[in-house]
Amino acid sequence: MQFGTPPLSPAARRAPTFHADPAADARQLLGALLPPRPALHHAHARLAVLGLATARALPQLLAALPRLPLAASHSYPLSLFRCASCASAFASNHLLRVLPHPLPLRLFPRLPRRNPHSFTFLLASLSNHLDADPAVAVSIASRLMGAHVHALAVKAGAAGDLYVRNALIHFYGVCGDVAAMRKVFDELPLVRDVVTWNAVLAGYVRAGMVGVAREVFDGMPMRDEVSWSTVVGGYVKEGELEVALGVFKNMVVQGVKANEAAIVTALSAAAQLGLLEQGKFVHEVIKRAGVAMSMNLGAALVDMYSKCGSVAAAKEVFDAMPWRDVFAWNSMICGLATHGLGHDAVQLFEKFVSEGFCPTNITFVGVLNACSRTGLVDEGRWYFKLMAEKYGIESEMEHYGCMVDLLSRAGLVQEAIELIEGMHIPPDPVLWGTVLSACKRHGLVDLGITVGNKLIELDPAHDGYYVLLASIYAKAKKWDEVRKVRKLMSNRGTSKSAGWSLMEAHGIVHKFLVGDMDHKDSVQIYNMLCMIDRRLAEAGYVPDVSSVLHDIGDEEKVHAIKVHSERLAIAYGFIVVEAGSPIRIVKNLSVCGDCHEFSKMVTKVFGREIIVRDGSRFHHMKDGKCSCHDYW
DNA sequence: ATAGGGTTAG
Repeated sequence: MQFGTPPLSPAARRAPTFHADPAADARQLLGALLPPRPALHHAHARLAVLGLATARALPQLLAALPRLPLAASHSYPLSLFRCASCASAFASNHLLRVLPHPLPLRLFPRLPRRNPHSFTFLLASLSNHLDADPAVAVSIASRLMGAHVHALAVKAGAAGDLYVRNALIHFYGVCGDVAAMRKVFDELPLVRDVVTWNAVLAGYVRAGMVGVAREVFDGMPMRDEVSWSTVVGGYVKEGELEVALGVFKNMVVQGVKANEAAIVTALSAAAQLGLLEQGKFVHEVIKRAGVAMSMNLGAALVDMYSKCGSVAAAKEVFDAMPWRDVFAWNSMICGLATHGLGHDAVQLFEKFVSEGFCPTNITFVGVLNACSRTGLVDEGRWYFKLMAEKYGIESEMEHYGCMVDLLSRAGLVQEAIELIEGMHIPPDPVLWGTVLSACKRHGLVDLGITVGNKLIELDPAHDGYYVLLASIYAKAKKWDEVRKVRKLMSNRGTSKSAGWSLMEAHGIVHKFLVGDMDHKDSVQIYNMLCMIDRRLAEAGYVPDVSSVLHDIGDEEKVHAIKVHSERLAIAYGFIVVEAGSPIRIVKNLSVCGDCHEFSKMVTKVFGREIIVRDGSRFHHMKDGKCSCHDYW
């Protein structure tokens, strides 16, 4: 595997110090960028080719500035700003783009030399600024500024320039102002090229109007690979993952060379769906089309394989990457954690830190998840502290979620409650839900009743809380209360989101609902399920119906549980997945307790492997055991 | 000599 994008050398990773003399700066910067490795990053290569002829290199240097680690360079742009009065049009245009806001707008009217290019640089700067910072104040100010720049361009007679128009369309798209964007687009129908069309496409996608984007795409007089990848990205953004993959396949079939963006996006779609065959197809496209492997692609592949249940393939890709960025490390660490390989995840985190990388909030989601899933209580507490104290990362809801889970699971329910009550943001009810299920597990009846009633008040539509509370009452043999909770639940008319299970077979995705009879092979599936049930009963399996709360008899409960979507998928797996291969299932909800037992038993009795991805983790089941250690 | 569109981790 070839990876074509090496990172900066260690020398360049340290922020350079800058002098007032741009010539000296250029030499120093180029020195820092010169190759530890034969291949250089694109921008750096351009710099190196231009050599040390500073006068010529300066604009390129400026162009490369935003991509370089210039933490210590606050005064540098200002010193450039002061020299701008004598800058050439060429250099000052670059200045417009690289200076931090609000310098470009202050600089623009004072520049002695401007040309139509200047407007595009200025607009690009505004768009970047707006894109990078979603704050309302920034947004309003930038929009006003953009409209002002638009007016200036009209006055200067530059508004008909193709590049200026494209930059304007992009700008209004970033603002989310599709009406203004459309107006610029419609004004001069003859001054358009593929970039114009792509900018409009992207504007609609950004505004969440993927349907309109699709109409534009279908009617475009010209398309290139960016048009395709924008549409694929649009569908992924809207959660229409199957459609996104369909468009991607169409692109490949039509012979359009898939670019990195399209592939990364398609991999993300496959990852979110959890469909390994789809993901492998995208990987094949990479290999067949000879797309150069990059850090982005590597990271996306690692993520895809982890989320599609093949942590081994993820590791293989990760290990083959000669250079990795934070994305790649985070994907791998989080992947190990969701697969229950907590020790490996923590070990990898330590390696990551020892190689000089700086963890992000996502890294800690992975690490804390790893600790919680593996029961590493002390380590979890320690990393939680480390995150804030050493790295200055503020805890987000996900971090609290991991910690509450970690503590509750270990029986430290009181500590979990203290953590929730001390939070600096309003806690998500889900955190209390974690505490509630811990109360059930650890038999804390009184606390469970308090928390359960509070939760039902907070979120009356969530049926899981009623189920938990009722089972806590049941555990305490308070049958009157159990009945009351049931009644409350049916009166409130809680809506449980419908559970489904997906199964892939030879490129076709099969979706099952509870008691589903719609599948074309339904008869065979139910026959298979009967056979499995018989064999499991012989092996001593007894259904546990405690998770069924409907007011029905036990016999009916057993029946209800027997046709859970997951079991239908397993039965179908017996029919279509060749022996020796694991049966892979993707679920939207958590596995119910009895299905979990049932599935484990299947792996033991029939000697098959089952891999289930539920809402938040993987269950690797083999020989009657599960990687989650029966806690989820 | 300069310019414009698309990109992923919880």
